[in-house]
Amino acid sequence: MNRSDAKTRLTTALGGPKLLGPPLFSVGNPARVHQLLTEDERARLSLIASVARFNKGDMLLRAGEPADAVYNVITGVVKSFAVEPDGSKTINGFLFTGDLVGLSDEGKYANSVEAVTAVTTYRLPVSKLESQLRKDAELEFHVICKLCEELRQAQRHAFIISRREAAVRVVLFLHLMEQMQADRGEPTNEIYLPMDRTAIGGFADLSLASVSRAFRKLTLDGVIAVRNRHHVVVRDRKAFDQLAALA
Amino acid sequence: MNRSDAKTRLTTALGGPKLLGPPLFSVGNPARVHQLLTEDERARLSLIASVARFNKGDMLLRAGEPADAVYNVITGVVKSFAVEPDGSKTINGFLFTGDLVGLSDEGKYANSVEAVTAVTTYRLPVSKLESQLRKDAELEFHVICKLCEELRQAQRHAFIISRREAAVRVVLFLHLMEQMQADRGEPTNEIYLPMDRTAIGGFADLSLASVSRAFRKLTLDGVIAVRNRHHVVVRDRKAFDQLAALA
DNA sequence: CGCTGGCTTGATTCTATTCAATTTTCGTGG
DNA sequence: CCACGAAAATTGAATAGAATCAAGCCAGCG
Repeated sequence: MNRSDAKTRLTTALGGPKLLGPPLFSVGNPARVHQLLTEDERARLSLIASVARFNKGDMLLRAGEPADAVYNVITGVVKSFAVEPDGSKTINGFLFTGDLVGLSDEGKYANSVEAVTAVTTYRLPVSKLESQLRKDAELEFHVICKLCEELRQAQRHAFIISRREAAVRVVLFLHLMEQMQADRGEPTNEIYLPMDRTAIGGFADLSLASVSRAFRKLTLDGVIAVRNRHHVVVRDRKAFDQLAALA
Repeated sequence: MNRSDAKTRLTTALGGPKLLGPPLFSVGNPARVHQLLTEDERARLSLIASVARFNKGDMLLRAGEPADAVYNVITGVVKSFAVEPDGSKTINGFLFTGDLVGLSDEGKYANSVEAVTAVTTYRLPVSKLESQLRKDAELEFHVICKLCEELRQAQRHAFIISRREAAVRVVLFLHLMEQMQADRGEPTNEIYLPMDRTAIGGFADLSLASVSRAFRKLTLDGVIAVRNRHHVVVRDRKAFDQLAALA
């Protein structure tokens, strides 16, 4: 349950840390996202990284605790959230393969992070990471690319929760999940939703009831089909895009 | 009106670009924000920077255009926004002295930026900045600090617009403005609001009418006093903090 | 087979939006 | 310095949509 239980060190090489994201300056590449790090950089980061595993529901880290490590997700999904004074959770985002977890604010974690599924990560101690970064401008540049990407994600999140209708927010959420899935190179005939409805509500800023109603409405309108709680298919792409105001 | 009209090159030294923000790793400093760049770094950046001035209402840059320069605000205030398909503007944030403007996404600006007041900036061509960054790990590290700060701001924004009551959103907005003012070292007996009510609504995701009603309610409740459209005083700090759920 | 947690559904309430009519403010030119 | 016109802000009435509360349902699991 706690960090030291969940973490196991592996000596096998998995290729090293990965950062997936769009490059900052290049334009018009075929694929939207790339591996931002070179083989060499990944190898160097491997030297300071250990592999940490977490079970579904485990906390990777808690907001306010000393930020002694950042995590690079290898497999699985985590959610980043803040616990409000009133006890409710605001979910900032879901993080997948190639994402970076554990940004700090004055030495303390800014958000709490919990495993949505079983998760494997690279654990990078900040002290070692910092010294690595300070002497490697190229590596840092790639980290900057990743941060810009996260910043855009945060703005996108703000955009989603600023829509008024629940169904629209859910469509935008589904669209985001679908796109991230495509970016990871996974098939997109079906949208995979590892998180539960409550977590979707936490992200889209909707009550559980509203999330449920939105799914029902979208299903009744023939926009989507829910195969089961974790798998959704877009049935009417035109209506879907229309709702998301993407077309 | 366009960029080349508004921009004027100055040979006088103003100290060079500044990045204000909290450091990433150090803890428990007296002041929350610092100048992140060393004198030396600022001097080096000055070599590739020109000074650009803009009048109130001028566009510094537009979303989707090729991102050929980033701007570092010296004086004045700008707002960063995205124009939605339906024509409405979502304001991502207001940027002040020491902030960085013009983050790009695959070589294009991610947001549009407009001057809220008269503004002076350092203009940093991305080509020169990129090569500068690639060979200066220390400088880059400081840029990373700034980006983390912006990321947290974006999350804070999402938090603000996720509140249900308009009055609470406005209080959170005022609190944010007050804190940024304090961070810049300005007096905080009064909160200065350079932007108009519509822009506040664009940021807090409220209609103009709701912003107006929220100000009226807060005034009637004795929480704040509005000296004029651009100056607000917190009259009842306890109630203010209570509304913001900060206490 | 029954339990538990996640989800669905309905009725009511609450709050922002919208639309529209005024009023205030501010910049400009006389 | 004042007057005017335009832009910004205020205010009201009606509407729409989500939250809340509460009850029931379903699936997975011992």
